[in-house]
This record gives sequence, structure tokens and C-alpha cells, in this order.
Amino acid sequence: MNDHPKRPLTLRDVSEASGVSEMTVSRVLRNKGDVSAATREKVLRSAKQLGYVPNKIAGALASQRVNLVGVIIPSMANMVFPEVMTGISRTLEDSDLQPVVGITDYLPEKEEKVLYEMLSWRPSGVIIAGLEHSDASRAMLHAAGIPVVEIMDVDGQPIDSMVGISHRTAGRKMGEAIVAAGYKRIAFLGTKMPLDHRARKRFEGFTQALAKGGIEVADQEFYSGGSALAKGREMTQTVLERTPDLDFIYYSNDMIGAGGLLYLLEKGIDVPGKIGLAGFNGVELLQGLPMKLATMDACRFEIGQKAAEIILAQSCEGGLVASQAIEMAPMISPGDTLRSHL
Amino acid sequence: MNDHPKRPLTLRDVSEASGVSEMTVSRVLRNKGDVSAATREKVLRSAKQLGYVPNKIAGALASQRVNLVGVIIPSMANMVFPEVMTGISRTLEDSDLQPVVGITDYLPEKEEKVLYEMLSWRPSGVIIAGLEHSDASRAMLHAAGIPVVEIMDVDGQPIDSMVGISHRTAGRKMGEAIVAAGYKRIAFLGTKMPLDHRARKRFEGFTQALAKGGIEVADQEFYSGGSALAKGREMTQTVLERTPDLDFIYYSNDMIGAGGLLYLLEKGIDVPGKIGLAGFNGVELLQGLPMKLATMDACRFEIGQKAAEIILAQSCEGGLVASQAIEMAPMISPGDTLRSHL
DNA sequence: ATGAAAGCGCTAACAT
DNA sequence: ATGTTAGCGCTTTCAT
Repeated sequence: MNDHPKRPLTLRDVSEASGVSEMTVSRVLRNKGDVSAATREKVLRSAKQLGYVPNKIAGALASQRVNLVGVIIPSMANMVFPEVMTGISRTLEDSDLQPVVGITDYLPEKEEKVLYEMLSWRPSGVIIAGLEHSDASRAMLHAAGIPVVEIMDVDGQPIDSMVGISHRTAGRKMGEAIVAAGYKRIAFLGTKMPLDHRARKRFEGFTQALAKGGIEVADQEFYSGGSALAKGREMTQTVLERTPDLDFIYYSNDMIGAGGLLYLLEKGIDVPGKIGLAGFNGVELLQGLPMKLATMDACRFEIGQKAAEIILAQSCEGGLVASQAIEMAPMISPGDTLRSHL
Repeated sequence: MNDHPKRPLTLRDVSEASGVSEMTVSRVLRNKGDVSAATREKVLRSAKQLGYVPNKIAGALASQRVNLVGVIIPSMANMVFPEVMTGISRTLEDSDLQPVVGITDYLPEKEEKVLYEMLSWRPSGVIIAGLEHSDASRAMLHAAGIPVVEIMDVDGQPIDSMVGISHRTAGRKMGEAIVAAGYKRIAFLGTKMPLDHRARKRFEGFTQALAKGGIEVADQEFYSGGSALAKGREMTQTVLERTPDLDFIYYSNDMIGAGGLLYLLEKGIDVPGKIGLAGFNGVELLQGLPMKLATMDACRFEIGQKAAEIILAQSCEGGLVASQAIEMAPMISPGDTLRSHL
């Protein structure tokens, strides 16, 4: 049956049921202030029996405190942000703060809208992916007067605090490792990058490292949408047909790298003898592949953790805690697809 | 710099800046009631210039309306719930309702806690995974007096509405297809099931179908945690060493199935000639595998969509719209790993 | 088309 | 240890 009849219960209902003032009931339910054990018992019993659930809307308005942390990220569909979320949740778990997620789909306009919605709930802090935001978004974040942590990236100017890795450095380091290993004919496969600033920065650092070794990217290919694993296959096939003498492919994420790896193994191509491969992110999925893809850990869990810690510190100590800019140092894990020397 | 100084702006600030009453400002910002074009202009300009973001806390308290829909699911780490979320988001997108997610990690106590938190925000509706909940959770959902849609599963009694598939039927159908294809020595690999009711129901339907064909499960193995792809590999190896004459393995999800498939292909074992395989869910990832795993689509997107539609209908039309019980019919996709006859 | 008053359900601050 | 009062920032309702 579809019956949603009863008026939601209020403090007053509990107050009447237990014969105690609303104020005392409120105190019991929040473990605030002194209440005698007897009264506490009585109140708790009444509340539970009635099935009372406090109204946080009213509580928040009265106390001017909302125990929510807005987390604004581009997507949940890949392996990267779920792990950031895990870091955030774990850290917030034993505080009274709660993460609330908004998704932008890598669209600045949507980011703006999601941010607006989020801020209209007056959260205690905001964790937001990336350093690139519209002017309006930056203005809102400034005006909100709450701690803001921009995560994932440190190549740029933060609004308040930031925690992440330098994607330019990440791309450069991988480029250097590839050059040092003696690869010469190197391709780059990735997402279409106009809106993925971090992938773009990795690409920039990468080409820069190659340039230092006197090497230019031999081929490149970009995709958007679809199954990343399948796209990795397709694109690998495409570039190899177009540029058969490639000896290395750098993928902008592990999923397409895994697709490429499966494709090459299936074709019986010697990896990393004939062709070396590397991805980015260090996703758990790679553990199950026939061969371990070279990758670079993006410190996703730690980033989430650190960001949450900053929010926590600032929302407790008030204005006493300074903003922070934390750069993590991602490590290359060579796996089995990047030979270490000639 | 870490400066969070300014008091958040209020309607009053906009009112003063534009020389119009708070009431009129409110009307402009909500497109409600008649306001002259001139006034509207003036107000909008002031609001934008100040960077005013409305306070939904106050608005919700005053209007007794919260445009939030609570979505309570066990996990985001697998491929199943993100797609349900997509279905929900897409449907809610052009309404004024917004999904807010809570994660239970398959733990009843956590579900209870998350639900309590959620309901304390007085959402317009709740979408919650599964039909099994603690007494307290059921009581809260009843008392909330809002539309509730239980999703994923229809094997049980809903609190209000439900949308899903019958996992018992799903398991049975797959069992029947496997028996019909002439497989005899059949193993089941999956998660430890005490808390995953849907996996358990599939297993029950499955064994029942085998029994009808006079077959008993030849071996079984369960896991928890870790990389599903890697676990799929390990478990496949384990059961094959223990029971070498297996000719079919039914996996409780596609990820471990994919791991098993990769393992077998690597070993050069003939799939589906020597061993057939099937998974469950119909995840996109399978598109990128060397061979298409047999699976069964769980209608995840559609379930999310339908659930959101029900909430939408009920929160608009009030009590006029009846509860619904909707059963989707999942289809087997045989892929390349389940031969269709002897 | 605009404004004034009342109050949503709670909590801070001040009694007692 | 418990109660009373006065809002929190909006929207509803009723004037004008």
C-alpha cells in the first residue's frame, strides 16, 4: 500500500511522551549538557518507541552548523574517484562530518551548478577536484567563507588549500623512464583532453621529457566515451596499423592500457621486448591481468585522506589553522611491460 | 591564505542592495508569483553581484519541502551501482529532485545508521537497495511517511514500492541454460554470501535448476575483498586443481568471471569446448576481453530509471499514485563462453 | 505587483 | 539539572 500519512514527529512529541521539556530532550539526543541518568533513560525510551528521527534542517538552521562536506568530482565511472572517496570517508568516519558527493562529468557549467546547489546547503567545507574552475565557481568558493581543498593536482594556484600530485611531473618522469629504457618510437593514447586538465598536463610533461631525449611522439590517438578496455584495444590496433614501427605506447589511464596489453598479448606480440607499455593510476584491476602493466600510482587514497584531514582541522580549530599545499610524490611501478634498460 | 571571514549573505542583503522587500527578492529567486520585469532585473543583478547563494536550510524549513532523494546502496566499488545511479540521475535531471547517496558496505548496522542520517534531512523519497533490512530500518522507512522504492530484487515483500529482477529466477535460468547445453560437472564461484542476499538467491535458483537436471554443484569457492579480477583467477585455479574434471564454472559476478576467463585462456584451455563459463551483470568491461563472457544483464540502468520515476510520480501527485512492484526480465547473453548445444 | 506578519523545528544563551 | 526565551533565514498566508 502507498500510505504516507503521519506528520513527521517533532521534539515536542518526544517531550510530551516523556514529560520533559523540549530543551532537555534536545540535550539528551545530542549528548550535550548535563542530564540526569534517569531523565536520559526516559527520553531515550520515548524517542525510540515513537521512532523519532531528529530534523537536521531545523537543527542546522538554529545552530548555524551543518556537518556536511561537499565533495565535487568529475565522475564515479572510472577507478580513480571511488578510491579518493574511500580516503575521504575513512577519515571523516570518526568525526561528525559527512561527505556529500556531486558529479560534474568534466563539464565546467555542471560544476558551477553542482557547486551552487552544494553551497546552498551551507556545508562545513568543500573538497573539489582540480584547480581549473570558472570565475563564477571561484567567486562562490571564496564567498562561501568555508575551508576549500582542491585535490588531485598541484600544478596551479589554489583557492585555499590543495592536495595532489604534479601531473606535469608525473608525465615527465614516465617519459624519462621510457627514454632511459631506450625506447625510441613512442606513441601516446588517451582521452580527448580539452576538459581533462590533468591528462593534458601529463601529456605536456611527457612530450617535454621526450624532447629532452631528442624524441618526438611518433603517433597519438584520443577517444571519448565507451568501454575504456575496448577503446584501449581499438586504439592500439589503429596506431599500430598506422605506425607499425612503434616500440612503446604510453596510455593516459590504466584501463585503456589494460585493453592494449590484452590486445598485444592476444596477437602474440612480445611485450615488453617488441613493444613496451605504460599506463597511469595504479588501479587494482591490473593485479588480475596476465602481465603487470607499468603504471604510476596517483596516490588517490592518500589524497582523499589528506584533504579530509585539512577540512577536519580547519572546521574544528576555526581560522587558526592555515591553508596547506601538499604535493604527493607518485612512484613508477615498472611492472612487466617496461624494460629497465636496453 | 586561509581567510573565511565574511558572514554568509542573506536575502536581507539582497533586499537592501536592490531596495526591494525580502519577500519580493524571494519571489524573484524562485520564479514564483508575479514580479514586474523591472524589479526582477534589479534583484537578479544585485543577487549576482553580491554572489548570493540562497540558504536551502532555511528554505526547506520554511516550506517543509526538501528536494532530495536518498539513495542507499551497498557499494560504489563494483560496476553495478554506478550504473543504477546513472539511471537515477538521468531521470531526476530534469526534475527539481536531487539524488544523495549513502553507502552501507553490505552491513545492516551501517545501513541503519546511514538511513537515520538520511531521513534526518527529511528527503522527498528514498531509494534503497535490497528487500532485507533490520526491523529498525523498516520502522524508520515506514514512519518517514515518504515514498520508498526498494531496488535490485523482487524476491520478497516490499515496504512500499519495488523495482528489480528476481535473482532466484536469474540463477535458475542460467542453470537451465547450462544444463541444456549439456554441461555436467559444474562449479559455482562467488562472494561469501551471508550478507549478499541477491548473490545467495541466484545461487539458490541455480542449484535448484541443476537439481532438476539431476546435477549437483561439483565444487564451489567463495571470496571476500581484494581485486575481483585477481580473485577470479585464483579461485579458478584452485577449483580446477581440486576438481580437474569440471566442464563449467558459474561466477556470481562478471569481474571474477573475467579473471577466470583470462586465466583459462592463458593456460591454453579450450573455452567453451573444454570448459564453459558464465558471469552475471552484463558489465561494459566485458566488451574489451579477448572473448565475450556469457552473462545476464541485471537491468541496472533501467532499475535506477524506473525507481526514480516512481519517486517522481509519488512526490508530485502526492498520495494519489499507488505503490508499484515492477519485475524486470533479465536476458541471458551467451557470448562466446557458453555453447548453445552439445 | 508588492509588503507585513507569523512560524517552520530546532538550539544558543540565559535563567532558575 | 532543567526550563524559558528568542531567534536561525527563509516561505506561507494574508493584506494592500
